[in-house]
Amino acid sequence: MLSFAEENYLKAIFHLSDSGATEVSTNAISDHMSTKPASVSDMIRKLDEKGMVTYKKYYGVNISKKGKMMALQVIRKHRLWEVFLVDKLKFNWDEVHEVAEQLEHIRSGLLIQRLDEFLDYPKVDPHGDPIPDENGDMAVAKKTPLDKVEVGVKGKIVAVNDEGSSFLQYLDKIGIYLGAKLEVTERVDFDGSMEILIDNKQKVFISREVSQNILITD
Amino acid sequence: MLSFAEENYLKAIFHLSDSGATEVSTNAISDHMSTKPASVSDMIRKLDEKGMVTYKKYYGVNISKKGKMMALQVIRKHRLWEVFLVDKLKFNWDEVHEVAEQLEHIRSGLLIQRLDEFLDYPKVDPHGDPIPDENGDMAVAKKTPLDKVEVGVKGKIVAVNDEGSSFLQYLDKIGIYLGAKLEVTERVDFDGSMEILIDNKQKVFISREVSQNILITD
DNA sequence: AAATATTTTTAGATAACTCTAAAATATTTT
DNA sequence: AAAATATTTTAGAGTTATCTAAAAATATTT
Repeated sequence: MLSFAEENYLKAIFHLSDSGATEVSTNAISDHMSTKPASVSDMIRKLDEKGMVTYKKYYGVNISKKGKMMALQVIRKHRLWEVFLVDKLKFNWDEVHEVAEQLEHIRSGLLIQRLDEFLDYPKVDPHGDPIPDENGDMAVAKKTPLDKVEVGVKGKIVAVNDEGSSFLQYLDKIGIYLGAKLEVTERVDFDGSMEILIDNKQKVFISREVSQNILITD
Repeated sequence: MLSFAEENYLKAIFHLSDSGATEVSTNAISDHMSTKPASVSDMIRKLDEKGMVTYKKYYGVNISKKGKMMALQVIRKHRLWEVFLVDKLKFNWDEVHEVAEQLEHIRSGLLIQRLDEFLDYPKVDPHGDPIPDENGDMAVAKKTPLDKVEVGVKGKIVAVNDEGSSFLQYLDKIGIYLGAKLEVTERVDFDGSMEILIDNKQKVFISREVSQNILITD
């Protein structure tokens, strides 16, 4: 059985391999988790011994099939709890992350099965991210980071890279929410900032840091 | 902030002081928690430093006001989650404990406030135990001598009048203990004796002398 | 290719929680 | 009251997860 810490490392490695190369570096993990590289080295040696990753010194880690499945189970729990918090307990979408980080480690097969049923088998969480099923399968929607699209492109916000509640609060404040329709009306090439029109009503100006973390579909 | 382990010790100490003397012994705690007495000594020294208990070496611990409040908050969470599991997720009453033991440690004021609201402010958990409010207050169930109740009444043994050890030894021998669930299955009016079912398992006959000294709550 | 910089690992420490074994203290029995 | 027994604490050690500082390996620059 995996400890909370091991589950968190595995989740981080999974996310990092998902959005980049298959090899994940020690520093990338330590950045993502706010731990020191030395701690990461220790942990990935242990995860390798448990067959969750394959680790070659100085070359980084690859998540194994087994490790991926474990990570997906944790992600499944995280996202189902987020749905519960928003749909049933009326949390705002920017208030759920911290609590879901705790709830995702509760161990009970029956609990998560019944929760899924209680929530009527949701397919996406409140940020628009897909919820893996018991086998780790999930609908993969093609999501484009907003900073990659041209002027004139129209789309719908389907997800945000979860950057913590201050980011989500900022989005909320400027009128950006999940499912909002948008159009890119201006783009400043040299700094990547852009102006977007939300729901054909409201224009907002956002930096590249923000647009990189907003994902749309066309 | 208290660790999970500290919360669990405090809960145990609270329960033990509730159902007995104010002084709680090291061995009683280690029994209740399935840890070794040596570990208990360590932990209660720490809880004393944090002002959660007062501890005198070789004499046992007394829970402080602060410690009692902390314990009651954990108990509140535990019992609210039990209600959630039974009422919303259709768990059986005997399946909830282990999961609630995990859920009770989730830290979020908002979560527990909203959960309480979602469950419509329940006053008791699925085992009939009262749920403390945010201030630690809970309805103290009235204690009824067993000889005063009718056939069919179900309850929980919360106390005994006669503290003599031979009486307690007798109760122990016939399978009666503090916290046992019971149901009165038969009553002989002329001599006041009765048959009771303990924990839905075991039937015992007791005289009026005995039933007068057993206190239950419904 | 050598020098420099960066990344990663190792070594040694610390903190929390647990254990076993031995010592100290309290209780019970004779 | 002394001896025997039981309880509790202390001492020392192991595990997990973290850290800092130093060493080793890899990557980059000149």
